[in-house]
Amino acid sequence: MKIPKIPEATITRLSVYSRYLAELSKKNIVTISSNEIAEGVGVSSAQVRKDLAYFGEFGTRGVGYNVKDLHDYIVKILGLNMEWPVVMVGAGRLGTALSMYGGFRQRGFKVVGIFDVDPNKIGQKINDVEIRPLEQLEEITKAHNAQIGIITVPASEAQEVADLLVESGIQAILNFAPKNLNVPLDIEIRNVDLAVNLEVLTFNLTMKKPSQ
Amino acid sequence: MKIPKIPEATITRLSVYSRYLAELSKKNIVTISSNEIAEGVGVSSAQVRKDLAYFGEFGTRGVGYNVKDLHDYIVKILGLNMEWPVVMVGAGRLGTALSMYGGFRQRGFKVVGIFDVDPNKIGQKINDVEIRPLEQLEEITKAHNAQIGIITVPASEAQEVADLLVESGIQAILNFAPKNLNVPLDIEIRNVDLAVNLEVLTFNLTMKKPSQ
DNA sequence: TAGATTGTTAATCGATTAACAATC
DNA sequence: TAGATTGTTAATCGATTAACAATC
Repeated sequence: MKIPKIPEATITRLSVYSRYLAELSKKNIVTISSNEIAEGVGVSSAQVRKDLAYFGEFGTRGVGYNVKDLHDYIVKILGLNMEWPVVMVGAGRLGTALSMYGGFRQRGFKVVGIFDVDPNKIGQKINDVEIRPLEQLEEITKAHNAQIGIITVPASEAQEVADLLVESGIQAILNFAPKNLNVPLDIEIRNVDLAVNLEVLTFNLTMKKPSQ
Repeated sequence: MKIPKIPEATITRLSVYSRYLAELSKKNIVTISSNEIAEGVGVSSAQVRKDLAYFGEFGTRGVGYNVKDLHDYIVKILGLNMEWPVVMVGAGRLGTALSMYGGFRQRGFKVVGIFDVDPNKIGQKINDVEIRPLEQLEEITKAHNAQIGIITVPASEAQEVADLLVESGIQAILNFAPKNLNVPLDIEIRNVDLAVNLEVLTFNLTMKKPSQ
């Protein structure tokens, strides 16, 4: 790959652009300028052009971008032109909600296995997917060739689960447990810390108040 | 406020530090160095010291930081030394899961109102909080003096809900709908885009493969 | 005192923005 | 052709890292 070094922020924006373009495509809009994309997603037009320039030339000078073509390019760049099997560990409230979350399926993610330690949950189904004991994690992961695992167990169990996922052959982890996890260098990991997001808000609210 | 300009990344890390310090405090660890904090949360020790330096001098040279004191300082900086009433709009799976999420309550966030348009849901309770129609949003928001609203409705409804939250007097919004929302400049908004996080993973997985 | 670790400055690195030539 | 908008370079801005004097 001759692609230089792509900022992670660029990737997250590409994901946002593609969603926006899908929306426009549904409205049968054919052409769009970087400036219109920028306004639609809340960034600058230079940013849009810069982000796209990492991957090639997708527009026509004087005209703009073809909505459908650009969408397809970005989808391909992100690797979303295929279905991604995902295993979910933790069938609590969050795991259940995420397993059923339409936003994942829409974008090509399919939960192929849900795992929990609670014997009462095992055997129940979420969206036609059976909740299984952790002992079957490796078997199911390999059977479906899943490369992505999602952790929604309590923080105290998260490291152990991460280890199991790695052992099972998972390549990338999305971690919702509020805990820093240690994984081998070749495993991708991203943390979604729900409380942290609220705390950035409270910080800003606290700062804004002249009192305190 | 004479505080210069604090990077948002610093705030998110402070939140992570505070959680880690709470953990250490529970284990009765009294003192810790910037290097140990760094290892515990996965950043550099210079980063830890720099982040803290924005707000004062909390350590002792040659010794380190007092775990409990530093925790209390950070909690205060983030504005978490009080309870924050929160209103939740959208009582679907995600809204329900988040309303019950222990991680929010642990950090001082309390859901004081849950709202939905579905007449079948109205009157039901989630954790003792009744699901109410949107018409009561302003009333409940003002009654509890809630400054924070969480949006978990579908993308198509999110802008309308954001407008209602702003009208109701909300100052900060945590948006889980995959949509860019327009709000007045004085309203804080943060987007948590669940699919985007998975897509950063698929991009990296796709890049790593020599094939494709 | 000797050893350790902070607080802070300066250097580096990386990402965003502005500007404009290229070109449809 | 004239007008519009891309692709790209250079300038700016901001955040991270390295290094070390201060000091417990």
